[in-house]
Amino acid sequence: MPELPEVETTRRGIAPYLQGREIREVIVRERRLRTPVPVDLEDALVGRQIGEPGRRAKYLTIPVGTRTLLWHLGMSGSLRIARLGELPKKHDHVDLVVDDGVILRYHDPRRFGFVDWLRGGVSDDPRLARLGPEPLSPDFDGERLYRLSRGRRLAVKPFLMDNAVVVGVGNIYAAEALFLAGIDPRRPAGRIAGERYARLAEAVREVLAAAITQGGTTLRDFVSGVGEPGYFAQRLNVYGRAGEPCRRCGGELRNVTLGQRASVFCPRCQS
DNA sequence: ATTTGACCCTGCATGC
DNA sequence: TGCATGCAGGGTCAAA
Repeated sequence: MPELPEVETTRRGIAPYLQGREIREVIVRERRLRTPVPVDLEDALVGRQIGEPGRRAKYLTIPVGTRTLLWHLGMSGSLRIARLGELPKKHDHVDLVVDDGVILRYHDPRRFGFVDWLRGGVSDDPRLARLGPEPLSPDFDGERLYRLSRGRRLAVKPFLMDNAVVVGVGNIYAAEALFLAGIDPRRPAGRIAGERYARLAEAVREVLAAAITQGGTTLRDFVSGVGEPGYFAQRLNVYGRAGEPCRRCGGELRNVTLGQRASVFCPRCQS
C-alpha cells in the first residue's frame, strides 16, 4: 500500500537507473490493470530517451521522448530495478528494458495501479488538475485546512484524506497525524479551531517527512530486489493497533469506521 | 454542493 | 487439510 513516502522513495530509487537512458524493449505480460495498458505503449516507448522522473501526489511522472508516462502503484503495486535475465515472477506485469541490462519491473498483484500517458501537462491532465497542494510544500498549512473546512460536517479524518484538500495523506498517515495532533478523527471538520489545524498540518508534515527519511535508508532494496517497499519500519502509534494500549497514556485504542476506512484512535488522548 | 457507498482485485488471516 | 468469509486499500463514479 504505497502511500506518498513510498512513492517518493520509489522515485528516488529508480531515477538514477533510468534518467538519460534509452528504452530498448517494453514487455507487457498483463494489460488488464485498473485501466488497460495503452495499446501503443510498446511502440511509443522503444527507442526513446527517459527524462527526469517526477512525482505529483501518488502519481509518478516519467518523461519519455516527447511524452510523459503517468504511473500509479494503486494499493499493491511496486516498481523495482531488475537485471537482464532475471525471470519475471507472478504479477510482474510490465518491464521497461533500458541499456546496460537494467529493467524497470512493475509488480502489482491486485492490479489497482495503472500506467498511462499524461494528457496535456501536469496541471492539465484531468487526473491531476484538481489535486490540492503537496503536503510538504508551503501551500499546505493549517490555515488552508481551517478555511476549506468551514461549514463542513464531514469527519476530520476523511476530510484530511480528500485529495482536493491536500494530496498524499492516506489512511495510515491520516490516523497517525490525528493522533500526534490530539484530534478525534470523528470530529466534524468544520468544528475544529484554527490553532488545532495548525498543529494537524505540522503533524502531517512530520509523519510524512519521517517516513521519507526512513525510506532513504532502504533504497538498496530497489536494486537488489530484496524485499518490497511497503510500510517503512516507522513506529506506528495507532494504525493497525486497535485494542492495544496507547503508547502515550496506556488506554485501549479504539477502532471506528469513517468513510469506509478503519480509523484507530485513543479516546483519551484525542478529542 | 456535499456526502455516502459501491466497485475494481488478490493475498492473507480467521474460523469452521 | 480444505473451504468459505471478511478485510485491506486509492481513486473513480454514481446515487442520495
